[in-house]
Amino acid sequence: MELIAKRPNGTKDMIPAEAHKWHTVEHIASETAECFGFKEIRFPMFEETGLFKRSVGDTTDVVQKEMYTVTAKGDDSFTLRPEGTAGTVRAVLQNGLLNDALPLKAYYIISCFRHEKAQKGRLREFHQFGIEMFGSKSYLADADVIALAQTVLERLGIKNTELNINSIGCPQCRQKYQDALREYFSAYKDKLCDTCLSRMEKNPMRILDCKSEICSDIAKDAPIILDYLCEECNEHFENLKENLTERGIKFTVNPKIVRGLDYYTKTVFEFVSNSIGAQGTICGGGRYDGLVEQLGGQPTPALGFAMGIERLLLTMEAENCEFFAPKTCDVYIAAMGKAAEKKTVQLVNLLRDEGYHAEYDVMGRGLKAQMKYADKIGSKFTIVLGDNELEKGTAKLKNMAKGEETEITLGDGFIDRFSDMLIGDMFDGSLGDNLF
RNA sequence: GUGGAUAUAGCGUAGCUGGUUAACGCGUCAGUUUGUGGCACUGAAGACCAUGGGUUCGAAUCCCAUUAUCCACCCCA
Repeated sequence: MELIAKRPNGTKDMIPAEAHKWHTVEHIASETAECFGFKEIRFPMFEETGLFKRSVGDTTDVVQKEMYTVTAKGDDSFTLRPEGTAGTVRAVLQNGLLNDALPLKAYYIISCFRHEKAQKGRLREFHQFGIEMFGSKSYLADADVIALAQTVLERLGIKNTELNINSIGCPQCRQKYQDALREYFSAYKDKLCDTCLSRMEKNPMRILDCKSEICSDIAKDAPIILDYLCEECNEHFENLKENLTERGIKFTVNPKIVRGLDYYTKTVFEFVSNSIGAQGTICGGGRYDGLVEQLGGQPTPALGFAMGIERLLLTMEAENCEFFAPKTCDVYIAAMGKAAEKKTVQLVNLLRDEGYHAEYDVMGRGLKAQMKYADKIGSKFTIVLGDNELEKGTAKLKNMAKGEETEITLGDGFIDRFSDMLIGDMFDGSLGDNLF
């Protein structure tokens, strides 16, 4: 087939047959967030470019080479959001939300945009479920946020994951640590890869994350951030680990995880799936105690995480997790003849007004074909309407699963009689679980 | 951005040592007598064999380029 336009590189279409999968993730994620006291926030898909530069960080890959930046007619430069935290913080500040009772807890389901080379689990337009919490500096907040992420994954049925945590300290301890790293790595200047060499000055911590064999070999014996934490950061991390253990949340301390966004402080963590290949990070997050102040607010500790919805779906499919059953038709009205047509529309309207999922033939098909279609769409009941029935003022109501047919009187009180019959059938145990 | 692989009807595949109307399964549609689905049988529609060039008497089959997808690097959700 020759199309005049193709889907842009790195984007996906969500087709109706798969809608229930997205609904499963979105519903479970938002319901779980609500359980933990989070409320939904929505904010623009694009922001002033400077917002991302200042929050995500000028030196990060995301800002340097992955942003979709557009200039409108005026002078302002706007950027399609590459992540959700910056926009959330901006919206929180602009609406003065931190003046209300703290902690402030918000969640979102959004699309994000990054100009990367597409591959499995890495898209140019992707979707995130994320949460942010403002106001608490306690390790309890960290633990609660991690527990929320864990609960969402559990409720989705995802099993094959590992939780990695680390602390990258506050700006003070990080400064000391980075100096130590530079000193250590400078001894290997001639062996490190080019990217790592350029990382030396700007962000030596990223060298720890390098996948090249040589670099990671050298990094094995590099100083560890945890040895450089100040008293406060160390205590925070110790308390967090203890609390997670008390909650029964299994984790691995991985001194090498360094989130690639500049705003993180102290706790960072990620859930990695072993089921979907190289792009296995299905949830990443941490604390960003300095960001609110950096964007012009009062100093306010904060933290959050984001999950990649496409990656969650990949994982669920790989692990054969259960999705919500797709909604199916409650009753299909199969009609024959012009006279029945009017009555059919009347009945369908009645049924739909009552909230039933009711359908009828708009294809001009014969009775047999209509029945076939009714079966195809999984209709629980069919109503057959023809001249015979119209004369008598009745219709045939057929339970598709059982194949049984009964007569139902049309006219006043039809809906009540119809509902009664459904309930009767439900007690017979013949109906599925998503009747209403 | 860098490597490697792949690209045939809506989907999944066969055909690929070049040669008549490109095959199969699923799906779609229609029939298998009177007004009733699931099973079975029969038939039909649907592909300029990713796109653009080239080699050749002749290419889905060989060559080149482009694009997309997949895998890895990188990065991250």
